[in-house]
Amino acid sequence: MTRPDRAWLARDPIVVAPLLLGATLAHASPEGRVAIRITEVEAYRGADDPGAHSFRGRTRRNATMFGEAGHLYAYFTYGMHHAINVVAGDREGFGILVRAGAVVEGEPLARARREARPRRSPIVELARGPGNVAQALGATLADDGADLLGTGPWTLEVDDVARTRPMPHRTGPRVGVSGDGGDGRRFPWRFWLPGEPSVSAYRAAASRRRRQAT
DNA sequence: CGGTCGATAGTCT
DNA sequence: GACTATCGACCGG
Repeated sequence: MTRPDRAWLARDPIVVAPLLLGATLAHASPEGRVAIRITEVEAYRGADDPGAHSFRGRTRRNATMFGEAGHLYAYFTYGMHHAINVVAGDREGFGILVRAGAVVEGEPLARARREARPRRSPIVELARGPGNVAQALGATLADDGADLLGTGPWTLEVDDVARTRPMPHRTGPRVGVSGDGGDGRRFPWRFWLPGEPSVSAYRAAASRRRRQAT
């Protein structure tokens, strides 16, 4: 495992995203260190991608996506969840959402973070789904903009073979994204490792009808 | 299984 | 004021 250089990340996310499968993403904090082996990602392509936060241009929230590759874009959504992207791409506004991972270090801390939040069912997978990935790693808005390739608390390491050849993986439509082509077409920009229990189940975007009732 | 729904607040029009 | 790159519970088959 070695840390990638910035140029390696500064390419089309459709190419880089599958190469991040199997990579190790880690965060060290005063509480301790947690690392995950990435098992599921999604590519987002800015102005070319109606499903991307950055599709309509730069705003306060998505500013990090318009900066240098190799930084962390962290955001807060649905009033309760954080999620993290690796800024990666040859153009502004491009990035890769980290949707799931297997906790390979700091499992007790990751579990403690999950248990700090009220729940009514046993925890099976600690980093299944983007909200849970952020929580396991302890990512918040304070981590937005953090450099993954520097000397700070965040590190990214890629397997030497996987640097050029992605691990055997599957491809499909992104979760919770409805925009895409607008013609019903869905971009197959979700990538995952088959047989991994941490990979989240596919869900279509929430329908609008639901909210109109009553 | 699959479909549906509530929680809950930041973001953007 | 509507929507959201979600999660987990619940309900029907």
